[in-house]
Amino acid sequence: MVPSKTRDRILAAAARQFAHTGFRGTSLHDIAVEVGCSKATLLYHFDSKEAILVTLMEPAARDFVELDTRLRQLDVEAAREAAIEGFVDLVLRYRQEVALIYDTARQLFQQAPFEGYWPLVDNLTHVVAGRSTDPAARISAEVLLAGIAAIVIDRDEERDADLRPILVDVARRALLPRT
Amino acid sequence: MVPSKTRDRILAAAARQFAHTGFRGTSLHDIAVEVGCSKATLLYHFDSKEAILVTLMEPAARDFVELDTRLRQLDVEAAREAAIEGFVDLVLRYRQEVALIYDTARQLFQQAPFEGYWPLVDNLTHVVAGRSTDPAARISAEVLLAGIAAIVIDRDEERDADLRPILVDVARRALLPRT
DNA sequence: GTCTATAACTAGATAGAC
DNA sequence: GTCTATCTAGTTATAGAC
Repeated sequence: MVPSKTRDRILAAAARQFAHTGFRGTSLHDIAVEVGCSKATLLYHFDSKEAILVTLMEPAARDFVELDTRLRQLDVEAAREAAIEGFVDLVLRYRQEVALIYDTARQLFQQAPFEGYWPLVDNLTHVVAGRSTDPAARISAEVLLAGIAAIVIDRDEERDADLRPILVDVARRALLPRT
Repeated sequence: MVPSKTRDRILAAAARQFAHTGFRGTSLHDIAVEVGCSKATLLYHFDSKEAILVTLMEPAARDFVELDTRLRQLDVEAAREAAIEGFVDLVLRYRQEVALIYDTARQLFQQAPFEGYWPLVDNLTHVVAGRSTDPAARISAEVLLAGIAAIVIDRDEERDADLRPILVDVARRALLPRT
């Protein structure tokens, strides 16, 4: 762990490119070009491409462990509040690292032959936000749509009939004005 | 567009593997092995790897366009209701196709050297669900966390101070029992 | 610490026999 | 329609000079 200027520039370039293009989609060549060195230099500072990934994830991982430790010492409602705010703070602080985990959607969908579908995604989000011009309504709609899509994939063994009412419900609760 | 048994089996294998391992993470070799044919046979039925992707996305794309057309003819509240239910139905019907777009999280995070963090993710979700045993509470929490993470990445130009209160708010609205 | 050169491998795609 | 063999280009990683 000897501090090194080149080492830090490698980490910064890798974090940016992994977040933007994904781990698999980024080559050592790409990183070397941004840093302005050779691929061999990358592999002098790090044992492998994966070692770069692990190193740049370390600070985020440390903070995540710390949040987890804190939550385990609180009771139900205090923990829920701390978890909501702690999670939001965490993903805001480590955007690139989180992007590395949740990438792809933009990658694949924003380029040929699928770029033509963005207006439809945009309109769907607009409609779910109640065609409101309030940024908060728009962002809430984005959160719900992205979250629903992510969870349907994650729970790929779950029956549609079980998931459907729960998903429709959480969207309604989050989006509709309280009565 | 000549119907072909081999062609259909290629599409099914590709859909399954693209959803599971991602487009970049799946090779023509992998698909050929599952189908039980050679790479050359894949490329007899489709012009390229990308052509396979485009073809298997077609039905989902058609239904998405249809939903969009329907939404444009409804007024604000009817459209919002139709959008919520229509989107849920769409992602449930085309899980593999949606997984192809929203992959990665599992891929990277569920294997070395990061598999050790799943208990933390699990606990965070459990806490956000108010430590409830109700599946609906759990799923709602998953939707919110995944959605928040996705949107923070998407809106990478937005200032933290602008996003934070909106994200905390939508999570609270969706998760806390109504008063 | 950084480089050039290259090894060792894998990818998508093509040629041509059957 | 399917195959084997091959091409070309890109990948991570290593060797050894400076």
